[in-house]
Amino acid sequence: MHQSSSFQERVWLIVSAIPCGYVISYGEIARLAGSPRAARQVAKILKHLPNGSTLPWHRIINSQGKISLKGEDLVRQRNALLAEGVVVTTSGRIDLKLYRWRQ
DNA sequence: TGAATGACAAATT
DNA sequence: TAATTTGCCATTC
Repeated sequence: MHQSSSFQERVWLIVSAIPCGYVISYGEIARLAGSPRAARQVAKILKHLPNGSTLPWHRIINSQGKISLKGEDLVRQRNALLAEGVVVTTSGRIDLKLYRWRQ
């Protein structure tokens, strides 16, 4: 699973494995996908998920424990997380000590 | 080929 | 805490 698949495919696979009620950072996904410093690329991939995708994109936040989206998009991601039991402040803050996913 | 692009990260102030 | 700065890199054009 590393020369045989594209970076994008590896990211999709990893994201699909994040359990309900937990979050993980862009950088961590990049690391698991084999490119430790491609966090920004992970963000771009999540932004362009194919229509109808069931990937839990809302479980990915930044290394500061905050939602990176703004405006209406931030509200959507926050609501999706709240629905899973993850406590998120109005500004998008999440307690990584409680909700960070560890393999 | 090469420059531009991001839902970033880490360090600094 | 928030705002800046600098570094990064797989894609896209």
